[in-house]
Amino acid sequence: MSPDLNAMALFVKVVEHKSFTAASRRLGVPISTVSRKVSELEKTLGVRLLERSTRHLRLTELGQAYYAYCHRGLEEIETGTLMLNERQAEISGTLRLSVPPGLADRLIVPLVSAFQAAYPAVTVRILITERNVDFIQDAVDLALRVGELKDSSLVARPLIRYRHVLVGAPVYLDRFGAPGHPRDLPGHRMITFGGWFDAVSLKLINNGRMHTVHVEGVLALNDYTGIQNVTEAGQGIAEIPSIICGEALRDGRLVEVMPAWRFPSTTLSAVYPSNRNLSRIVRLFKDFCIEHIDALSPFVDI
Amino acid sequence: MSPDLNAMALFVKVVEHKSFTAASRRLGVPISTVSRKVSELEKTLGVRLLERSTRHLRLTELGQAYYAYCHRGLEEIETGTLMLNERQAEISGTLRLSVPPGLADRLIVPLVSAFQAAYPAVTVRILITERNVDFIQDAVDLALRVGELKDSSLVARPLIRYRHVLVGAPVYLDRFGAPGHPRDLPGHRMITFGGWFDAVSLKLINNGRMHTVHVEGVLALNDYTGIQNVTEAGQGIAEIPSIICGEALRDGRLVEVMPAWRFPSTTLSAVYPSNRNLSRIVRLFKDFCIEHIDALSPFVDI
DNA sequence: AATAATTATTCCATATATGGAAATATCTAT
DNA sequence: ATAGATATTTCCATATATGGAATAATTATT
Repeated sequence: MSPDLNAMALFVKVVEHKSFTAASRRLGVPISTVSRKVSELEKTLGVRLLERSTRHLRLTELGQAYYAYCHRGLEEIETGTLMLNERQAEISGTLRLSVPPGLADRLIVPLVSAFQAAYPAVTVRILITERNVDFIQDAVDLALRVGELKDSSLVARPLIRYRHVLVGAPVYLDRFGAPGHPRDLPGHRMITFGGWFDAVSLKLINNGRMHTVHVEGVLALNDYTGIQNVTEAGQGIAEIPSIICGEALRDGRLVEVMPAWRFPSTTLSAVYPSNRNLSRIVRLFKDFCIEHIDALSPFVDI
Repeated sequence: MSPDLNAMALFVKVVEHKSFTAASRRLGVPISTVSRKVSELEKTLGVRLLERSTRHLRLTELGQAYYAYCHRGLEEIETGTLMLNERQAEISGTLRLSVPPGLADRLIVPLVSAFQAAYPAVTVRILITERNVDFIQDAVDLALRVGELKDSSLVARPLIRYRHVLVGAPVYLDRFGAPGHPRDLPGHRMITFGGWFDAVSLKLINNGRMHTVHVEGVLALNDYTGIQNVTEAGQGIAEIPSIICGEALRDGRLVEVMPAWRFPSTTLSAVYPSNRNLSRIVRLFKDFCIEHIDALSPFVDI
């Protein structure tokens, strides 16, 4: 079986520090671990690498030769790790994103913040629009879109699936009672995202059965943060994406209404014209989203 | 914290095999382990190295660069490991040892056998002598000696500490009874190692008190294996090194006599003229003894 | 020569990693 | 369009590794 590379690295450090104790201190690894790991390495290799008394250390002949190879190997690997860190720091340019309204604050901004923490030399422009942008005309690198992609000339990489939640503040529900069926909703004070002129359709599913209800909001705005603030204040019931209201739900500032009736899940995707000719920054951001979006949106609640 | 080098090696193998499953099969590592380790590596580095669906794998830009460094580093380390194996195979020449009588069969021969298994091209000459050899005159590379080194111009590297045990066969002890005090021993049939003309002195210790008893063997020979065979046959009581009789004790063929009275421990050392100018083979054998003598003599019983 | 300090090894209660199985997702064949 | 095959991810009962403390040994100091 191949030797434990971590043990080999410890061996190299012990040699370089001329002492188990010094290597242990320097690396922040317990001395018992260093001792055991190096002993196990020798056993695995079938060779004594170090001759040691409690106060002295000497490389054996084979140990010296093995150390030389391993030292060079580790230098290469450590250079690669350093390169990763430096590459992340050196990447610069501008990233132009189009994002739908409502998600910027709680999702996109944290994501972009984290991305810029990793790549400080990148500037980002975010266009919050409900339109499906024209990538060339609008000079957009990458769009974040909710729902299915209808334009087959574009590429969509799904990032996260989530659902919306019907929520209300405890104070509101105490006063007005909680609805038991979607048809009760029009009798409540609704706070909605859209609905500039018309009523808003809510499609709720329970045990495979869907019920669509039209509600007219007493307040409508296309900003989920604003909607959440108002809902927490007890002004009504609202439909809010779980990734935005999850923390309020956890903390009890909001309560899920009619939990048996659920909105269908939806997908947020990164959309771009083609995988070919994608600039480095765009590709990096896309990869970054894939890697980090779960951590940055812990309230998916599918 | 620094990345897990074993995880990095798995990443390199996944890239080279273009598949988690292929790398898992090739390395004999469970696929769940490979998957987790590579994911953890990415998390530790803060970088996505691979973009993957269940059927396709693609290195990210940073992943490609990192892979190149790691691949070179691993090649270096693997060359070092191979070098160790080859070095062990390529070493040739003759090793001349001087060993005291009594230990050759059960200890030195297994040790030398194991050494020659590791270094097949080395020939070994063993001089069994009770004399303190002259390294130059007798052309001895290394001597194995029991007890303290009296010649300060030589170097002694202790290999193992052990003690002698007073033993008898159950059939003998049933018939003649077990002695309860060292002074009882002259009344028993003793089988001794030395004592060509004179009685043999046995120095036994109990609770820090030493008692010296002189016994005349009914049989004397300077071969512990022979002594053990005769003792097992029920012909008497003998003093035998633990590293020789330990297996017989474990198996019940011999029983320790007066276990509260113990011989002082002694040391077997590798003795050689100087650390400087020690040939490679001698140094290798010495290192080999240090590494392996414990495993080859499990009945130290200090 | 005796004692104190320091270093490495070993033990075992506890923490963490593992790997088989289940779940999930994608691609291929029909 | 659907079913089957294949690949990766995730879960959790179990196996193994860890690290603090004790032990052993060597070297330095008094």
